[in-house]
Formats: sequence, C-alpha cells, structure tokens
Amino acid sequence: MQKLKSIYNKLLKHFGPQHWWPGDTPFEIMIGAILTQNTNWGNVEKAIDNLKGARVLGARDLGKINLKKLGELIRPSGYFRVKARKLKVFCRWLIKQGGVRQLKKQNIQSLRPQLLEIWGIGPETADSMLCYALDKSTFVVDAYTKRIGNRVGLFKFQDYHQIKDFFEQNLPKDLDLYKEYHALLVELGKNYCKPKPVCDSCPINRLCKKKPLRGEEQRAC
DNA sequence: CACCAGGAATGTA
DNA sequence: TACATTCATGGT
Repeated sequence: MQKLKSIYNKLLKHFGPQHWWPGDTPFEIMIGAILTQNTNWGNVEKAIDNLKGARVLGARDLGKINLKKLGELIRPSGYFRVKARKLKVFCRWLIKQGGVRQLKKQNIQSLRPQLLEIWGIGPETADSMLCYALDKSTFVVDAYTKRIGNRVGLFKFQDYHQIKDFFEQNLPKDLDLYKEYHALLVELGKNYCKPKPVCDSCPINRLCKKKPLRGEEQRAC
C-alpha cells in the first residue's frame, strides 16, 4: 500500500529521524520497554537514572535486588510495585537464557512466543524488545498506532496483531523502516493525536480529514 | 482541577 | 471474544 509510505515520508520530512530507541545498551532498552508501559518516557529516564546511580542496571543485580528496594528506585516510572516484579521476572528469565548475546542468536519465530510467555510482557513490550534491542524485523504497535490508523482511515480494527500484520504486509520488510516508522507515529501521536485531538497543524492533516471517526466529526482529526 | 502517558494482567459476561 | 478494573507517578 502506497499510502503507508506516503504517510511515512510526510512524517519523516516533518519530524526528522527519531533515532530510536533511547538507551545505551540492548539490556537497557529491554528494561526501558518494561518501564515505559503506559507511562511517560521522561519518568522512565528518572527510574533508569536511579538504577544507574545505584549501580544495579544489570540482569544479575536486578535479579537478586530486594524487591521493595527496586520498587523505590523505579518509583518515578509509575506502577512501581508491578514493574519491580516484572523486571525481576524478566531478568531471571534472561539469565536463564544466557544473556542478550544468546537471545540475538535466536530467530524471531521462536523468540517472540517465549517473550510473550513471560509474566508482564505483552505484545508491544515484546515487539519493542525484538525490534529495538535485538534487531528483529517486527513492527511495534502502540496506542498511538491504533488511534492514528483508525482516525486516518487506514483500518477499522483494534486488535494488536491485526494492526501489526497490516503494517508488515503493506511495507517492505526493513528493520530500519520499522524502527523509524513506529517512532514517528509516536511523535505524531504525542503532538497531534491525543484522545482529545489537537490536529490544527497536523502534518498529515489532509489524510486525517478524509475519514474522521464516528462521533468525532466535529473534531479536526 | 482534569487529563494523559511509547500496557498488561485479571476478572466478568 | 469484548470490555471493565487495577496498577501509580509526574507533567501540562
């Protein structure tokens, strides 16, 4: 579908390359993927800074650190009790797998289901890890992707894998394209595609106005 | 004050 | 299958 590339080109021209994912190492990216669940990235940075300050930003450290202490360190990221448990579960799993280097050797067909079995890791978190930390070609879908796609009229469904398949089947299988496209959709969403839209200067305004959602006819997007 | 943020697990019908 | 609820801090 040419429309997908057209949107991508507009976003890239408007926002420029996003060079995602922010993070120094693949492990840090994977931890960030858990911490950023339904949370502002700025808050995640504070949590990661705390982990660095406490010198526990490693699978071994996080695997054995006191659960309550870990919760205090990541408190700024929100849901800190749940996320502390998620981090420990993931790190124990990672150690058992032999670390990030071993993960990268696996193919996505076997690795993705394994990630999804881990308590606390859903489809978006798994795909974020696969795409941005492990360099596997999988398209990441998030709340913005769903919202933008439906408002623009690209598709009419909400299911994660349906949307993921839509992008992957209508784009060339290109890791860098996947990485950049998702990052650009997030940037668009943060600025112009909130639940209560502010689309007056939306860079893909013309597309948005084609098919507004029912009940949103009076909205700009 | 209300609203939102780069979700996922759990429970209900 | 499709929703509703819970988890929680911090910025605007």
